[in-house]
Amino acid sequence: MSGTPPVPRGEVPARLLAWWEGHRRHFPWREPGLSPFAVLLAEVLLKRTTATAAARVYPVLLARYPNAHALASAPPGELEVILSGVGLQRQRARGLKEMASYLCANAGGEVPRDLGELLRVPHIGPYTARAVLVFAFGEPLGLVDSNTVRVFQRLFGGTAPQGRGLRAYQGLADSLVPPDRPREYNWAFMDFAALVCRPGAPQCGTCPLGHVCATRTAAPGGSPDQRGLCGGDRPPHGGRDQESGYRD
DNA sequence: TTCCTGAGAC
DNA sequence: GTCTCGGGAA
Repeated sequence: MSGTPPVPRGEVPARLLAWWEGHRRHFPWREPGLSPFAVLLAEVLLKRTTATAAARVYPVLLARYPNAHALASAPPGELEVILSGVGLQRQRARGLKEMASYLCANAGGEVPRDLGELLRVPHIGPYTARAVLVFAFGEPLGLVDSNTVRVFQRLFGGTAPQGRGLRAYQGLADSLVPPDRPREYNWAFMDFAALVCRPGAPQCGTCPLGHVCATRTAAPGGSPDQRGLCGGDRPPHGGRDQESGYRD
């Protein structure tokens, strides 16, 4: 009896990527060869917005505003019309213009490849800045949002970071990213969180991480019974913080 | 009803 | 720290 068996984290990225080969979702902003600005445009558009809704307007947006200069000089009201129906029209239209104007005035209209610089751009926060670094420049960073936290808590159980904010999970998220495939891994993680390890009714029966999931293996008897064990809203039960090897 | 690739204002 | 933006989909 060696206490609680540690979750073999090393297997997680490989299993996720293998699963993703047959389950990946396709979106316009995942096409190869997009400019950093095109990536930034997608990330800002996707904030608090469903991917299917964003996919409806993204091609129109990108075709009309292929760079920061075009977006910054968009006629008043034009952006709102394009964004109507997606939600958050007013704030997002204003935010996109302010962002583009800042880039034109302070960065020559280019998207900075630097976390600190990106965080100075209006309406770019910790998530969007890292997403741009990952998807536009291939930096090996992990993306942390509420979905990341949910998956980590289910997957690692009591050995997951115990902090309250999203920042507590950044180090673990970064440590899981395969240095040679940051884009594919982060897309795989997002698709996994959206399709399998969902907020409600997680698909534990077909989960590619079932054998390494703390929530599932917490089942008595070790047999993966088909009750919705992962469906619990709370983490398995507090297992001492234990540091969990989390480093920044 | 909750949730969606969050971030700014307070 | 909390509140707000927002329409659409499950």
